[in-house]
Amino acid sequence: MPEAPDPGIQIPGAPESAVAAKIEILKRRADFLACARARRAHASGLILQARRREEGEGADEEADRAIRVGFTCSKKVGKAVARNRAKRRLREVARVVLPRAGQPGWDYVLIGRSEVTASRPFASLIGDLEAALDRIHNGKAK
RNA sequence: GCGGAUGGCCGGAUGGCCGCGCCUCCCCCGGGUUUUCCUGGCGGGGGUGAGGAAAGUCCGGGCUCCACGGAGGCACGGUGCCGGGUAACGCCCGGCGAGGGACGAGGCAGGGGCGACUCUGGCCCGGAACCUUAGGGAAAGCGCCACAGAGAGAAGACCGCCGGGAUCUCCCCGGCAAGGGUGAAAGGGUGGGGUAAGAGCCCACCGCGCCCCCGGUAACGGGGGUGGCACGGCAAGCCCCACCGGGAGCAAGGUCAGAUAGGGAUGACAGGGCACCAGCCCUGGACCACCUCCGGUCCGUCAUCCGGGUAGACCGCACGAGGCCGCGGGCGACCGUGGUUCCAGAUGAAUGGCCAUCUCCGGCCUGGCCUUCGGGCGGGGCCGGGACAGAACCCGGCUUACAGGCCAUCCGCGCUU
Repeated sequence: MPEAPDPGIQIPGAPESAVAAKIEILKRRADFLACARARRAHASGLILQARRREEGEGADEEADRAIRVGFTCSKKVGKAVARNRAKRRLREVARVVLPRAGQPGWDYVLIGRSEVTASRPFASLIGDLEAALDRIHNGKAK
């Protein structure tokens, strides 16, 4: 039975959206600051900040449609090893969830939380991100 | 085999699906372009990808820019037995000295025995493997030596011991540094002679100072002579001596791109006097750590060119005191030589997510063998765990953190041939 994939974990690489939006990594400080001023949702394993970009902010139409994501783990998370580990898990979660649950034209920032992000079971972390996205887009996140 | 000490090494393994950074190759679509070529993007193949400490940023270098002028003085900081290694070091290696050491039947003391003798590790002395050591100078100087104690540094009579006196247990005068007591330390130690009692007062041995000889490159060690007990400890208190030391760091520094000048570079011209040209002379302030002497730079006006803040991109940026395997030299650190190899280059920062099997450790359950009944040995199942920790320009060290394991040498005990 090795060819049967675990149904609990979504295998990425085959996004369900008809036209896949490109996923880019945020690197500029200004983008992070803009995102921090926009919407925010808390979950047990992470904090999500999200912002819809202005029309024409990107270079062309394709760039406008892209989903962009950044990751933040401050010193509060721990020493270098702990921060790196938390950031990698956040990256993996974003890679699994965003292609099907993220919205084109939005910037997201995932923030690691002390202790929890590195140790929480991976499936729960996925649930956390999905719930947070749902609250940002459909609910009343502050 | 067990325990201990020291030194060195390793830092879970294999596989599956999906994913990441860098290098390289191929296909396709673009841009620059006459082409070679350069460059952007989708996809695919191959290669490669954290540590012994990558950590703390404590020393030493390479590299980069700045200051770069010379001489002397005064500071400031660091190092400190000797020899060697090294690019260098406060590091490493080998010695030396000092201290610690299981133990001992040399001396003392105490105990036992009629005695020959014997017991005790309390003091001195010697001392295995091994361990520790910021270890120059204390007869240049200043300072300090708490508490306790009579007295702590050119000594000192509290208890004592001895002599004499007396109103004779109790007091007074004098001598004594051997004994007790205090202390980290009491002005050499042990034994004998000596004495009223004592004392390097005298003698032997040990220690110490000085001189000579021998060994050693040296630190130092050994021997002989001699002196007379003087010269206590602290330099991690000041200090003295010898040696070393410019500052900042890859966000160094450089190239390119870019909307607005108060910045920089280059060139030309200062003011006054000698009547004029040429030439000569005179003039203030600031800086080059401080002081002295010599020396240098800048401060005004005009023209031309460049460009800061903003961490944008690229270079620096990975072939190096490099790794591995021999051979030769050396006790060793290490050196010489031959071959072989290319081994991370991120920059909101790449090596991850999930899973399986095995392995190691811990706990519980189960049943087997041996047993000196304390336990030991090898099975099976379940659960949990696998440390410390993430390159950021690069090397050499030090320090600190660390689950578990392996190897070598030495010491002690036990068993066996």
